[in-house]
Amino acid sequence: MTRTLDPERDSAPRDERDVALGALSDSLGFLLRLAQVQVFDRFFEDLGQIGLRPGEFSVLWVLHLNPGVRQGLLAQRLRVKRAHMTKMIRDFEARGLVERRTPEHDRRAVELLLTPEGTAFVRDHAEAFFTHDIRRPSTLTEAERAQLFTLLQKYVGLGPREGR
Amino acid sequence: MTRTLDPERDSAPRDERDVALGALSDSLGFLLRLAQVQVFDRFFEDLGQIGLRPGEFSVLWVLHLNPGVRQGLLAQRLRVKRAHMTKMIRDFEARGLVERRTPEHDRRAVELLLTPEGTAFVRDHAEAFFTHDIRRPSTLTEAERAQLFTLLQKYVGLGPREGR
DNA sequence: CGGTTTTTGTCTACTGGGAAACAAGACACT
DNA sequence: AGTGTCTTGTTTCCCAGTAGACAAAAACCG
Repeated sequence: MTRTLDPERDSAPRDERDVALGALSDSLGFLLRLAQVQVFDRFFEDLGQIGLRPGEFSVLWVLHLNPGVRQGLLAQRLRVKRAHMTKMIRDFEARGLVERRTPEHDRRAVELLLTPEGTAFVRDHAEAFFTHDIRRPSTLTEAERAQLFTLLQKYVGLGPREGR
Repeated sequence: MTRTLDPERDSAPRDERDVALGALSDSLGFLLRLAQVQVFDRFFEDLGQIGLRPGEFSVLWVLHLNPGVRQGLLAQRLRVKRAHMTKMIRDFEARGLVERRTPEHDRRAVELLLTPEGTAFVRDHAEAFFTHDIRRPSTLTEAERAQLFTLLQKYVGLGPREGR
């Protein structure tokens, strides 16, 4: 596992694929970033016309599955900061997609519910959201794709039936 | 491959892992985001004390491997916008790590070189940068880790010897 | 009860990064 | 030569997301 500092080249590269990456090709963070940029680009190619952002739809989706969830809990699960969740939720509220409710037993908290409009929005776009990347021709075979999913889920601790 | 709209639950979740994600667990974009957040957190836990950001070091590293590369080409390869690359490079220049040079044959372009300080910086931090996540105890076995790398590389088009 | 600590959401200020417009140079084509 | 078109880096403006301080409410604890 010797990781050499490759010696510098002499001629400056002229084409993108001539730019050597060296050990960066084996950096998990770098690979994840490239993959995410690619997914992002494809997402907007396919679904850009709808006013639909991946993060926003994810929130609505989880809200649909967990009516009455507290705002902070949602942020925690989706790995966004509470401050940012506040912005998103207030925006949703202004657009009439989400209702905020303060429970009596804890008047600090805010419980969230989809409005009928929010529910309709999720219903109308869920199919496109969840299948757009599957319908895409990929460099991966179906088996490889499934394998990638399994590995990522395990890496982030979303195993088949394990909470944490 | 029926993807059902799971019916709503009745009781609001009280704990993070009670928040159902449904089909989101099978969304590539979502998984990549979770993974990247995790890598990011670990990175700063390990290397935060050094003034070292993943993106910035990547630039210096690639510069080390490709002296004289044009600025735009670098941006293209690392999938960042040219505008952003401009900011980073000017910052590096101000910190004395990178030298900008305008070639005579094309006076629009900017060719980049590491200064001796920049070279030293890369030399001093490369080891830590490239091995920090490997030394981390992971939920993945070594074989799974290797498999994940291979799949990600193939997905983003960084195959063993294929340019594009 | 009263005082301290913790939780929950919000606010303000800041940063990383993108979009779009721009200037200067190179190129192409008469 | 001239005149458009393309490329390269830069500038300006904007937005998503974060950090940190904050207020209100709850929980804890004497």
